[in-house]
Amino acid sequence: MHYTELIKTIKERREMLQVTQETLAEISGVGLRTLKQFESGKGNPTLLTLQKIADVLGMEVSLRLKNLSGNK
Amino acid sequence: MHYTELIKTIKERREMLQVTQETLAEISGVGLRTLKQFESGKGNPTLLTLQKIADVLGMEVSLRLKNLSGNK
DNA sequence: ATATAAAGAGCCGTATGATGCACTATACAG
DNA sequence: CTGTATAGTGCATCATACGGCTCTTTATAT
Repeated sequence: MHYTELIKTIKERREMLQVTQETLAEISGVGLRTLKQFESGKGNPTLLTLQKIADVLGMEVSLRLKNLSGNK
Repeated sequence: MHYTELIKTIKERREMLQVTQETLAEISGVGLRTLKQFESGKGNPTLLTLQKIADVLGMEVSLRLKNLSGNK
């Protein structure tokens, strides 16, 4: 997943759960400023930050093999 | 995946491909020092760093739903 | 028009990630 | 033992992520 896709996934998931940035920031332990920056495509979050956000959204960061054959 | 699992995955993948840290650092564009720190479990890499490493190993960073039911 | 809620962005101090260099540790070959 | 390859670490510098505070923007409601 490219960076923009990751952001989109997080954002859509948050909105699907009807959680505001403010609430998500609180329950994830990530600063509101940091979350706002991330969702607006700015910056380069650390793995820890991404994990904290993903976690409370019921998601997790993972590594998977790229499908080299029928990928694109 | 927890942090240690991510590291383990990267490390095993690199060794499976018989690539040294030095080579991986060169082809991924990540500093050797940074890669060493990451694989030895130190620090908290940025998403960009993780993506660069995963990419040249034929892997990608992704977000997936946690299996809440039969997970643990 | 005013009020409220949510998101985005500027300013800015602090913490720390990224990196190079030099050194150490380990394993293995000779 | 020496030499080589690979991995890990201490130190120092620079860039930047984190986060609080404040202001703006946009949408919606009264």
